[in-house]
Amino acid sequence: MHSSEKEYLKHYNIHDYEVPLVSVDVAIFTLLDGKLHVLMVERGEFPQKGRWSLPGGFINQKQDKDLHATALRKLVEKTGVKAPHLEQVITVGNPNRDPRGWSVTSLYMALIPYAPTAEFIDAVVDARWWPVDAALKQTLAFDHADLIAQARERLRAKAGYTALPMYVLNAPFTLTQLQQTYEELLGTQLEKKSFRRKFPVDELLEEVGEGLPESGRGRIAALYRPKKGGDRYTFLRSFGAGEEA
Amino acid sequence: MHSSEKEYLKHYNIHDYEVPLVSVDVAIFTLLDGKLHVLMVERGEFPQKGRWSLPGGFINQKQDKDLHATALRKLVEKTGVKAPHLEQVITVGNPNRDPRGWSVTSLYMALIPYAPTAEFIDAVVDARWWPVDAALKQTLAFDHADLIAQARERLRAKAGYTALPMYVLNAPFTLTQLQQTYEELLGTQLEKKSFRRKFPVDELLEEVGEGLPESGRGRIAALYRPKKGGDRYTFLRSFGAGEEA
DNA sequence: ATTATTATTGGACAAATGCCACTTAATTGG
DNA sequence: CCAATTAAGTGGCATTTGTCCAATAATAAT
Repeated sequence: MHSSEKEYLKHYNIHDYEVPLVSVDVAIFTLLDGKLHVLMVERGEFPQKGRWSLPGGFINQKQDKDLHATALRKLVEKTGVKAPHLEQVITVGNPNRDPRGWSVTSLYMALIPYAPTAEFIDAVVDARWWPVDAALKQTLAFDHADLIAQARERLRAKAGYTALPMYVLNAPFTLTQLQQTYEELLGTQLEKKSFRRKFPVDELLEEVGEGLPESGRGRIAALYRPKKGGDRYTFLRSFGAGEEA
Repeated sequence: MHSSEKEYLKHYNIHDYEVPLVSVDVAIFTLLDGKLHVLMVERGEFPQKGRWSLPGGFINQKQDKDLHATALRKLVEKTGVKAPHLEQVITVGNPNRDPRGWSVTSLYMALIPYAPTAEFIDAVVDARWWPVDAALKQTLAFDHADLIAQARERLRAKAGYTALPMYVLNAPFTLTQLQQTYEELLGTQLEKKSFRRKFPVDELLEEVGEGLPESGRGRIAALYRPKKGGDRYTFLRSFGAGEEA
């Protein structure tokens, strides 16, 4: 066919082939009023105009140095800030999920405290925080209900053996707030002493003074913020249930 | 722009847009002579003709009902059998990994015992089992060395808290063989009693008689094979090291 | 029979976890 | 100022789980 790689590449044209649509979607989670919320945008264009969807879009071949950069760009466009944690969850592809044809999307999950995003989202962007449960009850664009459920499940699983839940809290926070966040994400109650013994405070948190509990009553609590790089830490023993990943 | 979704879709043509190349690659692992091996194929076409690569290719929009099916098709083409475990590891994309341009690949990992694949691979396919260490020392096609390293790392990590290592063994196997497999994948030695207490034999294995150890000497050992669905099980406590996922 | 080899189990000790009550330090309301 | 109330943080012990090493069981080779 071709005599050399150079020769081959000269004649190669991607539009000679059947190619799928490729997109990136980001499930951006935060904790608001003690409940997990996800950021959604209302679609302004076809297809699925008018339905709520995850922030997402296409690779910009000029701007994005890799797929992760595409996800990061979408995140910053919608929240105004870089989340302390952004990871890929799964890539799904099939002919039915988008009416334009065979399509593939890489789903990312970002964790971010509510406070730094609030003003930007109110003032600048057509986006809104939805409680995850409420979002899943809507009729969402494409297969985004599935995608949210998968990201939610990844977060639940990782809450069992990582410190990721600290990244949805506004710093500084108390250990009690951190425990409540774990309980919300895991869906189970945890025992106070066990939680404090197991969570590696010295490794992962920095103490930044003291403050009163939310109610304004009771003993003052130590306040913490996450140390750098804590998203790479995994516990030897997991919280809560086991089995059935 | 368009008055309805139907109208919009009538004029939509994917080839009006800049699209990346999309492929699927599969790192198929087995255990051979006590060492982890990965299945590689020598590329017969441009680009990267002549170099060793992971089995992989493009989505067949007629045949493949989803992305997972594409990976499964590649797996069966190369090994002749469906592996008892196939999972997506990561999707990478950037403009440099393929000389044809911006490209995205979904990397899958499959685990399979050596025996059922051996005859098919020898007789039918241009593929060869490489020890993982040796494969990584070659100059491989594209970024496949990176991909293998990432799949290898996922397998190492999951060996810590799942029963996946059992899927690279030819059944029936002994508990000692299973322990040695964990040791090979984790890269650490395990204590015999601890291993046997921690591995949930009753839940995940079926006893299928007895047999002599490999050396033909010593006490006969109980033989086991994996029960169905064991790839979804996760341990509450992990083996070996912790920290630094 | 005796020795070598491998599988499997026992048992002592150490570490982690669950449970619940106690102490500490703040606010609130008399 | 003084209880009562609220929430943070700690003590202590029983239970569970893990580690280490040694004993016992079952086979082949000599």
